[in-house]
Amino acid sequence: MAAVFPAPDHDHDRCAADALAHAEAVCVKRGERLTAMRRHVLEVLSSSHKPLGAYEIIDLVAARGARPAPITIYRALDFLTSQGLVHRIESRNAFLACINNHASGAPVVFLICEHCGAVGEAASGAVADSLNAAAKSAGFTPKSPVIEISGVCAHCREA
Amino acid sequence: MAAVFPAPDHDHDRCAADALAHAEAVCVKRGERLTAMRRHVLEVLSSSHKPLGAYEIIDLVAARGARPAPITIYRALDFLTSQGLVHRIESRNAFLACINNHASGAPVVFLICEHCGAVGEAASGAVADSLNAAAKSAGFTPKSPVIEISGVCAHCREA
DNA sequence: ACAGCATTGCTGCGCCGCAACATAAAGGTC
DNA sequence: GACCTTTATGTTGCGGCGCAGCAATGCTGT
Repeated sequence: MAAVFPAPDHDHDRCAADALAHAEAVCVKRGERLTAMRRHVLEVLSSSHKPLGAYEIIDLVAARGARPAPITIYRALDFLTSQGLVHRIESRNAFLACINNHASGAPVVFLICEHCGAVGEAASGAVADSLNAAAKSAGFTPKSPVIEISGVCAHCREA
Repeated sequence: MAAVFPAPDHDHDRCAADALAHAEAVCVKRGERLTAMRRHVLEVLSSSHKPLGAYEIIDLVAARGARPAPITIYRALDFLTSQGLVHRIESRNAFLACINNHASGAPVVFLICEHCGAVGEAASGAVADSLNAAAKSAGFTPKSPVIEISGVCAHCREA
């Protein structure tokens, strides 16, 4: 599995550029429109490896021009999440740009550092298999698993 | 593992009585106080196998007497969750009485039926193992895993 | 009885999330 | 280009969620 916990001092701008390029390609392929507002929201999220609340996003988008209403941000977020470009962190009421090109549909494990707030994405076939087995033995037909784990990341553990 | 998806027509009062007895025993053993307010909240939650929002709980508690303020309910919920008697369903902003006597600390998998709203609790050592392995390979020290799966329960699937 | 602690009540507030409607922009058709 | 359809954005408004800060009350042990 690919564990993604980027170093605290890496180049965020580079991340954002990569994420935007990827988003562009995805939207072109699917015939979806990556509008200015959607791009702004994705840029803001990609420039941070911490999950951002909708109202934090509003503030950051407002720093570059007009202040969008909450609903505008939520609609952009709905689009981005539906395209798999952004994840929602349920336990934080916050959103996070998806960095991995993990296979769509595969369950993602979010590793949330309680100290620095960074969130890593992990994907594990073993987790998926054990979850499906557990659900099946309960007669349950699973759709979308949400897995969020609080803890301490490697960088903070050293400090 | 013990999958718990009670039949839709089972005896809720019985569940509630069992849950209350268990809570009483737990609190006596730990020297904690199961006050009237905390008991009321737990009764309300135990009488439903669907997760309830804080404001739904307020309404249900108010039906038996004075209407508590939101903060009062949240404090009771904080207590009950800290004692492992109630779980919080992050993806729903709602709370659920814990039915299983599952080992404290063990990760619980919530199976949330999109059709009837019922929530089953499952506990699986395999899931725990695979999650710990995934976290460890990312250099992550896990604390409290949150696992919530949407889908369709066995009862609704038949219908 | 008294001091110390836990619990509850009260006031107030900020964030989250979206419905309903109106407006503007992009794309397709003739 | 003129027109229409579809999609996205702006505006207004509202309700639920969650808790801080302080005051009052109740319980516990000596």
